[in-house]
Amino acid sequence: MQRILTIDDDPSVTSVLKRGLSYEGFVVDIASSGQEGLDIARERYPDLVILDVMMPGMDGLEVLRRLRAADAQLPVLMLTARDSPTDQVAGLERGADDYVVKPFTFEVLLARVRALLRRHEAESPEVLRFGDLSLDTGTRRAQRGERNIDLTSVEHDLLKQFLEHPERVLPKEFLLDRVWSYDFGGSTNIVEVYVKQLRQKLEATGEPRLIHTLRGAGYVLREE
Amino acid sequence: MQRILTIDDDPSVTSVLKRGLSYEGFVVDIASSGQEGLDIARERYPDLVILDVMMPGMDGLEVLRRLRAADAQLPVLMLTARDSPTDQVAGLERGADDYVVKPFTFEVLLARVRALLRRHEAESPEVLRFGDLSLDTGTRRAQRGERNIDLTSVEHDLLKQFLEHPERVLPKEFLLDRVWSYDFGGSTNIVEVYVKQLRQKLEATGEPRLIHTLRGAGYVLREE
DNA sequence: ATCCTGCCTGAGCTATCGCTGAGTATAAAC
DNA sequence: GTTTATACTCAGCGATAGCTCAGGCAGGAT
Repeated sequence: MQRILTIDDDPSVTSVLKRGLSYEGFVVDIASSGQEGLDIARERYPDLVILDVMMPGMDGLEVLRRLRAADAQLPVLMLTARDSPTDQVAGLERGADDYVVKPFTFEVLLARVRALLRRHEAESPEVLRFGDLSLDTGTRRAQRGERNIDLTSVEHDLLKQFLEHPERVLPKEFLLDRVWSYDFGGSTNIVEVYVKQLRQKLEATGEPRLIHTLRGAGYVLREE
Repeated sequence: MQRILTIDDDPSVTSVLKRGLSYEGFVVDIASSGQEGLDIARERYPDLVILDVMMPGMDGLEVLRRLRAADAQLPVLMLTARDSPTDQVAGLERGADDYVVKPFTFEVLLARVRALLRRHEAESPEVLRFGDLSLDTGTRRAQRGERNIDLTSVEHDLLKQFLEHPERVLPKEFLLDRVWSYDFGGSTNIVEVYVKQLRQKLEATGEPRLIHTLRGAGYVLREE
């Protein structure tokens, strides 16, 4: 389940995107200004951003710059109302991965979105690392030092979240949202249960703890 | 819980704001003149100020200037009765972050307030510093020199107050108000207890004291 | 059909945190 | 130097966040 953030001040655009992309199985967040977009991006970690160039207040190119400052890998698809090549070039040069000229058909946009995500998928590393811990997302096998660790799929997904956000506080709700689905009914106890299991596997031969509890806040992946 | 100070000589405006914003969960202070506004701001450190341009006595622009002199970061939302662009421009140029033209609907005002606070939030740094002390507000971990210090959430909130107001005298009532809620029943002893704990953690390996007692006045964060 | 593995739930347990209250120390005032 | 107000300290208690365990259920393998 992949997350897309759309940033556009025009509600007629965002509502279409929201409906269409949701129908295609994406989780869609809406921001109606550049600032709001940055805020949402910071706490939701979308897999892809659709960004309008022309907006009142902070303009698209500035938003793009800041998004990239936070995460250089994040795929960004620019929407440009003017088909003036200068703009498109400016956007692409500043780091947009692709652009679509308004007005566009949803089909075209969807194709670009899929292409970008595929490309990003292909480019993103199979193996995540932190300290002496590594996780091969292809084979779902983790390694602590030289020791191999088999993970179940939930364990894998959970550990992947930690490795994708090292040194960051991940609230239980965040993990629940990511690893289980966003409408998961149960309590956060399940997170605790799986964190315990993960710790057990990661520390089976007495290695130091990597997943730490921050009471009242969540968990963090960090050394010592 | 965020604090808003509204400065306006018109009671019909302030009463609406007070009621509406309180309902939205903000703590609202009211000042009916520029001078009173400055006084309250100095001792309450609001998170945002709503400021009328047209007031008898000290006018809004002057108040703005003085507010900014004390805290250049403080978000200020101007209320202007005339929609004359000159005024708005003058206000914004002198440092107001946004303005709303009277008459306004509460909805619009609320949206602006939220936007400003979010923006300010996003801009405020994750890591606060003072001397050899730093505090990561994300992970709630402090550092004294190279030494890491884990803090509980109350300890963190308390230390954050000191780091946000360095070299300033913070009365116990102020800290009580900020760290515990404004309607906290107990005595100020709790502040003493937590100051002690903080000192213990911050000076565990013999570092010089940073939080000093000013008998009868409060505590200060300062070196020496 | 049965066994096994993995996912999830619920209940009880534990440790930590936040707070209180009483007693002690210290500084200021007289 | 004594008194008084203010601040500090410490032990302990209650609440609760987080941990742990046992068990039920479902789906796939044997």
